[in-house]
Amino acid sequence: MPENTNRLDISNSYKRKLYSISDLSKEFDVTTRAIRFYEDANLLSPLRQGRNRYYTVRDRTRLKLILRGKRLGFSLNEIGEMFRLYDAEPGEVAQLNHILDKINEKMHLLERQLEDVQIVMQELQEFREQCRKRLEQMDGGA
Amino acid sequence: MPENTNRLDISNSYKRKLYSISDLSKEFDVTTRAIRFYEDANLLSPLRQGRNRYYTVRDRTRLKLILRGKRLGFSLNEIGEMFRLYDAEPGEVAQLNHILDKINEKMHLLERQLEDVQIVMQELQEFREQCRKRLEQMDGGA
DNA sequence: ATTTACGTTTACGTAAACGTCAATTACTTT
DNA sequence: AAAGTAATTGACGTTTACGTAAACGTAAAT
Repeated sequence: MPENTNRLDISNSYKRKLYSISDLSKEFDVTTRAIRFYEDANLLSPLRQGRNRYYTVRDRTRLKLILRGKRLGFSLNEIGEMFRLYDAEPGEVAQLNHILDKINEKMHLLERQLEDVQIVMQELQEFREQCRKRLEQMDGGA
Repeated sequence: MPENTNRLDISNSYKRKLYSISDLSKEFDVTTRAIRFYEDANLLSPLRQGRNRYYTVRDRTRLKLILRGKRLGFSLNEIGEMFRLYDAEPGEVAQLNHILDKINEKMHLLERQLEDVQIVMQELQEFREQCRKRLEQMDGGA
């Protein structure tokens, strides 16, 4: 009768899809070491079958968010803070207002970053134009 | 006859305006230690009167660029690379094309970053909306 | 049975970007 | 002259975000 005694049938549990650490490693081009490190930082919490880690769809999404956060220059700590905002069960009004404050704070940062990106992109475009004109001149001169 | 023997008259040399390290430190809210560190990294090269540093308008601009680069998550090395692009005397066509390649590379990075910023901002806006609705409900329920 | 592949833990190493002293030097203010 | 203020040069410390190697477990492939 006990056909699968006390053993998680990984392939069918939870939300159907589970990923190994190397699956994610390959998909997102990040080392397994980094992925484990994110777990140490409480950013991921994969399932365990024995000692092995199995990542849910949620973990995968989180990893994607982590990497996006990193591309934006956020520290793992800041990323963790944002996760906690999302995960918080906002029981009280005060708590909800706190979260709203935090959200606004992050959005101000992002607005500044948006400006910065646009400024630098414009500068680069102008510089690129100069280079191209320069090239044309040299073509003409030779 | 030698009224100012072998001494730079700092206040009138170069492009008229010179800044002390603490001037810049205060203006941009960055420590003097950091500013000196940027010099060690060859990102700044202030004038010297004896041991003291005096920063030109160009240095000030560079510092501004450094800080902007940092806000965008660029490393000091990457920032230095961009400076070298700007400063390079492009003698040859090959050199110019190389610079153009580098510019395009940076712009691709920034385009991706632009996407990332917009995605996260949209997510935050949605999250903010959820929070606000939640708040209204709680108001109504109480 | 033994490679091979993939995974694990533990632990020390490292590069980047400064922080934080400590010990001067130099000018200026009292 | 003494004290204060702002600058300097070391030099070691710290945090973050992993890299890297060692030593081992497990399961599939040969």
